[in-house]
Amino acid sequence: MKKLSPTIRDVAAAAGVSVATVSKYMNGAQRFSAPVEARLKAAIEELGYRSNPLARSMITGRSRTIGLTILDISNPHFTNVVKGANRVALRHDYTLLLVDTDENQARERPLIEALAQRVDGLIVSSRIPDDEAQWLLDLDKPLVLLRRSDALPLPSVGIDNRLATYMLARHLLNLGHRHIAYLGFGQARINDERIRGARECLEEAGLTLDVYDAHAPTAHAGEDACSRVMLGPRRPQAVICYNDLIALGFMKEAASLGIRVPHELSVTGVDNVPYGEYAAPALTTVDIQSEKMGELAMQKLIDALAGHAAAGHSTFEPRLIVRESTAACG
Amino acid sequence: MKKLSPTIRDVAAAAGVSVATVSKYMNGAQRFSAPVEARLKAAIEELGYRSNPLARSMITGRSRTIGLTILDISNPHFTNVVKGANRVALRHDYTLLLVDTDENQARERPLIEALAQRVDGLIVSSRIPDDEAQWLLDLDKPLVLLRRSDALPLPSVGIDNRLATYMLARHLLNLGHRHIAYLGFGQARINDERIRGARECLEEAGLTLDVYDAHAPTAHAGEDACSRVMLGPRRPQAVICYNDLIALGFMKEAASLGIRVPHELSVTGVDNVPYGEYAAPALTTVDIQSEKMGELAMQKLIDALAGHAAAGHSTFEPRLIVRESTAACG
DNA sequence: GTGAAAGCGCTAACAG
DNA sequence: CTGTTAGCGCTTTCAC
Repeated sequence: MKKLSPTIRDVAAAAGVSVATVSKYMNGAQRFSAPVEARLKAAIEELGYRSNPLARSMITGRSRTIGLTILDISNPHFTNVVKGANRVALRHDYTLLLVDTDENQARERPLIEALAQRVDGLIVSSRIPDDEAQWLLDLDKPLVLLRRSDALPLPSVGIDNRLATYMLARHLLNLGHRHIAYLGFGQARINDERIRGARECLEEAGLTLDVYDAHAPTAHAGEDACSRVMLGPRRPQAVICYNDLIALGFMKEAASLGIRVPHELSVTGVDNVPYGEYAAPALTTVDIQSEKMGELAMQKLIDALAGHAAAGHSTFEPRLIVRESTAACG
Repeated sequence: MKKLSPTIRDVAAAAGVSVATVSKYMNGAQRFSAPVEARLKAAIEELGYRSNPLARSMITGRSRTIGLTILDISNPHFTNVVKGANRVALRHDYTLLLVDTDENQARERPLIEALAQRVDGLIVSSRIPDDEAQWLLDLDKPLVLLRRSDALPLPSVGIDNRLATYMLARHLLNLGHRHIAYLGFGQARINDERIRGARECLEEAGLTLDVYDAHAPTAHAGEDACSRVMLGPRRPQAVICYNDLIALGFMKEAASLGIRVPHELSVTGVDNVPYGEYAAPALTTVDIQSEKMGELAMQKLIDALAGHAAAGHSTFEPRLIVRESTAACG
């Protein structure tokens, strides 16, 4: 029993044709005479031949593989992005090469550069500042960014972050809250946009926004930040968190501190992760259509790969999801 | 401004050496005379040369890529597996090729077969029955299974599912519950083991287990199943769910039905997903160390790739996490 | 329709 | 240490 898989030459020999013919047959490149086609089919079946995608890629320069770099697969937002991107990729017969940079900035560049060499195109979510991102363009691969970037001439998809937090702030104002805090995540580029949205809304009402920072975009960081925010000198009536994970942690810790949500404190997040719905109380948030973002990013990339003109930026509309973690100011 | 990336030949020419020398230099295969090394370094820097991993792989037969197939990246259990596997892969300079089969059985085989051709080895989580899995062995690639399989001579990692639900049942018995139901997911192979564990424990106490089935391993399915279980003729005092997601959905729906958890009903899951902690009430569950499973699976595969004898099956010990969704029977 | 030949970019002996 | 020489498995002109 032999081990090594059969090559195109084995098939050619078995079928009594040339390798060129086998190649064309495998690629459905043209039509064949009945007898040749029959022998080809038989030989391939017989040998269990499967063409070597590596050899093929080396020549064609295409691997039917797309790279996706994200910051942390544990974050349900990214999980959904991956889910969406993967679905579209599969549909078009592409395979996803996933790289999780683990929120580690130093790692990003080498990882992405290495990845770029093995794929036909990339979808990138990173914390790289626009002005340090020149090398991204030098990758010479079709690229789609998972955030808006005016500085980089790259197609991208994202949401209107300003509007997202504006909506949240408006919702809280409508509920009668006047003292509203924002618990952000400064490392994220979009943090500023989110601050701005909330602040603008409050300023229109003649109010100001107290800004705090969590040290990670995680539930754990939200827990850690809670006492600092709630037991400090400027205890807010409502808190807008950078994302749902932080909000979830914050709510849990608030409960531990004996603060009742939403009666004594309203809490909101952003992302609409699947588990906000099962939290205690269910989390009011803004849906940013993570899965759709992944789908669209992949679709754009595949379009670009197919030679269609690269699209510009696409923005998804945020949608407020009111649940039980916000209530009238009492 | 030229586009095509420089090849090893360009570097050789620029440095005035042979391609073999460049190749060896790139692979750090040996030492070089100072002048040659200097020229090499300069030429590479100058041209921005990066070796083509495809061409290299074709010869060496190694791609430093590992395939991981999972059923659904949205399930936090798998998310953690991916996280763990990715971490170990990165540490060893491997890249993860992720395939999410979307709980679609028909898709699995072609996807895995295609994946197998592009990677050095695979970690597989699938619903393929052991007796239909012969083709997995024919892949001729190092493989690690994410579940125990006595029928397949493959290394694997998993947990003691029997013990997991046994522990849960014991915990509920200790709390005084006598009428305990199991809400499973029949499609999963390990479902039977989980039923058995709970059943054995109850039988030792002279009790029987009522078994129900959710139609998916998701929170939504848990919600759907709730009324069927709780408003049927045999209303249980406690429910052991196949996994945390189902449990989370079940709890939420129970609340909607006016059933207070844990006072009127104890609910448990399995997996210890990150958000069970933030649910209402916090979910009692069994930790199965998903991330560690991913790490170990990857470690085993990398060891196998490095020529070390393939290990057999490794079992993680489940650990009961008591939170607030279980309480003394009242 | 079919085949011969020339590589893709790189590595792997083997000489020197 | 460095270079020569064969290819890896496949696609791609370009004749026939």
